[in-house]
Amino acid sequence: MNTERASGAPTLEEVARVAGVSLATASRALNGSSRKVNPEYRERVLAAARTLDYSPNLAAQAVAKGGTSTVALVVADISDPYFSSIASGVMRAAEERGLIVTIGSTERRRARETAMVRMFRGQRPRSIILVGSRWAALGSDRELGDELKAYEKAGGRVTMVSQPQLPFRTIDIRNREGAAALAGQLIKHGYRSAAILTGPGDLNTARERAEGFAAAFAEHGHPIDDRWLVTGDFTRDGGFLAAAELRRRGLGEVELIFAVNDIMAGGAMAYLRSAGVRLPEDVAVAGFDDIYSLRDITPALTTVSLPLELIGRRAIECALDDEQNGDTRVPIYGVPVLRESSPLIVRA
Amino acid sequence: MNTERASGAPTLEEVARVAGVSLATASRALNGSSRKVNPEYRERVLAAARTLDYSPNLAAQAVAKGGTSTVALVVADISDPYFSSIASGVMRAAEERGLIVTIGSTERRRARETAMVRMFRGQRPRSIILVGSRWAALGSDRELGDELKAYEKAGGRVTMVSQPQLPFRTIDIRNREGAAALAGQLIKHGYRSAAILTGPGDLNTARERAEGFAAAFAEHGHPIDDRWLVTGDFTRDGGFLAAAELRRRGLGEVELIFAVNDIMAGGAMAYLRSAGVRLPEDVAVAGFDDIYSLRDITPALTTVSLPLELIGRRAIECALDDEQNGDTRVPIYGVPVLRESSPLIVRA
DNA sequence: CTGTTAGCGCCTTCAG
DNA sequence: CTGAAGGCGCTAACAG
Repeated sequence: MNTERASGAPTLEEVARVAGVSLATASRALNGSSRKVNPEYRERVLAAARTLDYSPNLAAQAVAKGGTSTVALVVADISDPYFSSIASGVMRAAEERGLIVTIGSTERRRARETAMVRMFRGQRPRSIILVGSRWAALGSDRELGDELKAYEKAGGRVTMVSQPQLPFRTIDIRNREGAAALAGQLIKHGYRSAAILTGPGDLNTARERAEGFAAAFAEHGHPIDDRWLVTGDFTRDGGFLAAAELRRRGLGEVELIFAVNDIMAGGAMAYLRSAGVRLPEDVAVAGFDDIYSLRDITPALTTVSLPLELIGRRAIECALDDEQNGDTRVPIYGVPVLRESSPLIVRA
Repeated sequence: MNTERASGAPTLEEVARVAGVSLATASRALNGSSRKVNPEYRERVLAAARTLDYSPNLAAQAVAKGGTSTVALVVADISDPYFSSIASGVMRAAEERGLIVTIGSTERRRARETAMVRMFRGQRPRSIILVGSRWAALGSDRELGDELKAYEKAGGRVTMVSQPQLPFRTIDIRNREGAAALAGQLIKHGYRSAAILTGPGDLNTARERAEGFAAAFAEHGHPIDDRWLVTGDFTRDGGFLAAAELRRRGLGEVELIFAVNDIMAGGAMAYLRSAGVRLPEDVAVAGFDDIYSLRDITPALTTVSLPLELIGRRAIECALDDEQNGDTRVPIYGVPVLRESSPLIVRA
């Protein structure tokens, strides 16, 4: 007759007992789809649940019904505003659907990505969403792809936000087009010579943006010499150092510096300023992403605006709502936004 | 003799069958603590698991052993760098211990906080970590407290990062002391009159910072008139608008503007600049938090530096490692960092 | 509608 | 060291 439990949460069975009904009835009253249970009983069950502070064991439910309402999200670095904004979108959309989101951050290390997927697979999430640039090296995605395929074979849905290199639904951020569009605008504003601060060569996002930008300049008759192409980390400090290297190479003729993301642009601006370069008088600067918390740097940064939150929403929509085949591509186009960091050039 | 499954992941039983051993043996080989199983069998099981792409069902494990290795994290807004930095610390520390982190964002709405805890309770996480300012209104924490108490009674561990208002372990960010220390430094630098841009009056973090700052100025003989105390949202736009309001009140005599967080300070600076106010020549500015992505705004922002990532680590350490009673307080002190936005004042 | 009875996938005594 | 059996908390047919 001992109703107490040394520890551990109260179970449905206890609730049923206290309410004086069967386990099944309690279950139906608490979760089972809509009104199919006597109002009186229902009330008694609810009351019992309340006094016992009952909370349904989601894990048990998952086992019983053979499925969860969880979504796993894998990002490269949650403290980076780019990823946290996307994560925000994912979480909002998920919550609207009553889904729980579990997040993992790979710290930008390739191996962790696969390991993380493996671990998350055990959760049997409805969907695994992977956001972050792919790497160029052929076959480097092999392991990850296998893991993901296994997950899909078991009924899971994979969604990626990156380059469509793997055979899964992917939110395809058109970096090349965005960078080209930005370059086009800049050229219209009078720019003829530009330098590019790019990320690690095997990081596709960095490469695509750099190439798209360079191609557009070349097409308009202003090819960018390799000398003006500097590589650095995809981070703030990477931008800082790359700017330093660029200056070392001499940036006398450079009218504009395009950093492949806003954070790098910010770092570059910090370096330039510290080196006595006036912005934007001596040289213009542009970035990519349109990160919200960088909106107030001075001069206001010209960039390619990406609907980060929306991308997050799309990711879960894409993963859940459709009957799309596993190879859907949802393109996302960025919009160039010219601000004070790249003033109109008036030539004599 | 059908080994296929229409869908759904392979189970331990299938692995066992393929390996030609019992369920128990397979279980032990795959998870059971250390070597207690014949190497040959173990190999066979591992091989079977591999060819089947087996992934242990965490939910089932949780039900069977009556516990999970999950940690739930509730933040006010994951896209805010303040929270995402703390989240980053939590996740790093969690991963080191093989824990899975599930995150929820309340969108800064009080009611969602309680709802979220209720939902997370069902996951039976080892710990629930709540990060975000408490509200002042007496009894407003009642519901949340009840929910949390119920969770604790069932064996869970609650950790808060906020004001120690509730009877749970809490990482106590000493806002008052931090703001006072900043004020002290500023006074040493020659500042005598300051204005404060604060957040909603019932948001304790905002209130504590404003009060700590004001108190320090008053103690040094430079009380801050209510006229120089402007309230706004705890966001970038809040800072922008508050700065506008402040200017409307006339900021002729104000030497320094203290915004209760960096984001607001950034917004304020944007407004001031747009209004033709020179920074820091016409007025100095200071913030609080030392947000990384704001490090490159101009002029470099004076602020109180908080070890955000570390706070995240502490939170999970505090929640997991100790035998502390449920009422531990871990104080965290911020360090004032004076930068270009608040130059030394030399008086005639 | 309600209660009874099987499982869900896995762990864990408990004999062998 | 191995296998059989019971149980974790809950849901889902199935009969009443």
